[in-house]
Amino acid sequence: MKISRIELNSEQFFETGDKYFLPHLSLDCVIFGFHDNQLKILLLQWKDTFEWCLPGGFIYKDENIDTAAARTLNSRTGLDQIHLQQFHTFGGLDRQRGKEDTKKIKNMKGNSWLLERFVTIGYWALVEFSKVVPSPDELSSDCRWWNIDEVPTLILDHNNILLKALHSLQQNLNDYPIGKELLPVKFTMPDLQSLYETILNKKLDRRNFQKKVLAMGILERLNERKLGGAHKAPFLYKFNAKKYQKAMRDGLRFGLS
Amino acid sequence: MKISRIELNSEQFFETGDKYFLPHLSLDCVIFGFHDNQLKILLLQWKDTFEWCLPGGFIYKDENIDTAAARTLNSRTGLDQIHLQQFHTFGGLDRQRGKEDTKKIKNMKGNSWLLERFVTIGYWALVEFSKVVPSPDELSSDCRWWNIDEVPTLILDHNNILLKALHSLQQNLNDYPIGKELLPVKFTMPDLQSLYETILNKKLDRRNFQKKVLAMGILERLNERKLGGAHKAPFLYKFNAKKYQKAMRDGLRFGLS
DNA sequence: ACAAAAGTGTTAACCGTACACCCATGA
DNA sequence: TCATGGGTGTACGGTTAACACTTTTGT
Repeated sequence: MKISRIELNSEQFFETGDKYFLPHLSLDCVIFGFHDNQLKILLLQWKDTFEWCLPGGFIYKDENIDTAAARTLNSRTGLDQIHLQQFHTFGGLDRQRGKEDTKKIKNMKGNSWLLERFVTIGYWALVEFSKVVPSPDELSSDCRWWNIDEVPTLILDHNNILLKALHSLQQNLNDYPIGKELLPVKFTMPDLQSLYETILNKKLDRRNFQKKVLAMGILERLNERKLGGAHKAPFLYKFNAKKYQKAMRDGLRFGLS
Repeated sequence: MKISRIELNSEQFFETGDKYFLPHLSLDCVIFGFHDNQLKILLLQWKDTFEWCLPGGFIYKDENIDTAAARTLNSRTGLDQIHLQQFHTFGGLDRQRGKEDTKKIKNMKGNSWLLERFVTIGYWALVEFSKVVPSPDELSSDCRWWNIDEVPTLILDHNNILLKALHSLQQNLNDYPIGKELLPVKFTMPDLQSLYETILNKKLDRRNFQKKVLAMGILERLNERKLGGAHKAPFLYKFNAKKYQKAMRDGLRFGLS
């Protein structure tokens, strides 16, 4: 779902963005990926201040907020058709950039709409690490993955937003399956377990995990093993798309946490 | 926590409200009460169109969104210090009143900021029915309780907001205790069970319910029985405030649903 | 051969559910 | 005295959690 919209350069954006976007309202995406047995999130770095922040966006005046979130996610990752989950809206009075930022940020004047107080809608998304092409936006110099436990201090309340997103993801794990979005098509049982362990931040019993996850009936074991690693070659699995979607709709109790 | 704010009459509000409030952004409260073994919510009726809607409010430019929700709740119910739970933010393109409403609504001109598209933040609250003094706002002719299953067609997407709130409340029931907010200080076990049954919309086993709820360790049985009713007089209980708060913080698994 | 990882099955504890009997009260 | 609702305890079954042995593979 691509929607063609006006492209503004940074100066136009700072000065007249509020002609196109809802003022005082933004959205921020916590984009989770999984690689090397590590949970990672995508962060942006501001061009002039070098501060790190969550990839965020604004909402066109005639745009659904979920569509705006999808558009934002798409611009940062190149990905489409990703499940986005709205989890909380943040509206503290501290959600306002200091006027002194003007001095640091090129092209931004002291009366920019961006310096007003903002309420932001938080979304999280699960994406397949290897498919992402991190792309900075007009205002950013860098866009890259960070390990979840090495995230630096972020602007405003973005560290808090991240915490809430992680918590929401952990809650979600109790009621809905996870993995199809974060893992490659073919994966091993230890891969999946490692994913759960990383998100929940706790060790799980290998045998009980396998029993439970197989009982959900959303996995198919392939007649293939993952070769190349040391030690015994584990089977490869893939998700049964239909059953996975049904579980996403109807929920299931995974019983960990 | 009372905050004194400017009071506007309806004409001033329609014309210049956006001087004080964040434009395009509102909040709506689903206020749950419990009475006569029925789950109820508080609804408002518009003065001129006689449409029913959720009690909503706007956010002052220098006001925290949670504070704004508390203020709104307070103006409709007279209550203070109520637990409010933000559950979802609604931002569809249909969230805009038709211009034809101008003709129906006194003092509203076609260029009012209120006719713009709004994103609204949904909150629910649990209140003690008997303590509420329903109070219409400046724009409403009526404010009263409705049984949850007799709610009429509401404006915009308010019926949908209500549905989501109810669902969120039901989910909440699995992880957090409930009752202190909705029941009088002293209540009987059948009272509490009836509350749970009503919210979950299902019958529960009397004996198992009692076992489970006592096992949570947040109740204290009093040396009193509720007299006056027919049949055997049931014991009165009250919540242990400390343990209740701890459970509200840390969560617990109630295991119904 | 050895270490390290992966496949598989059994057992015990716990929790949820179903269910029955006795007691108090007003009609 | 009877109908109705309330107080309490037990027994069964399923789920979860703890746990051990064998197999495979690279070094």
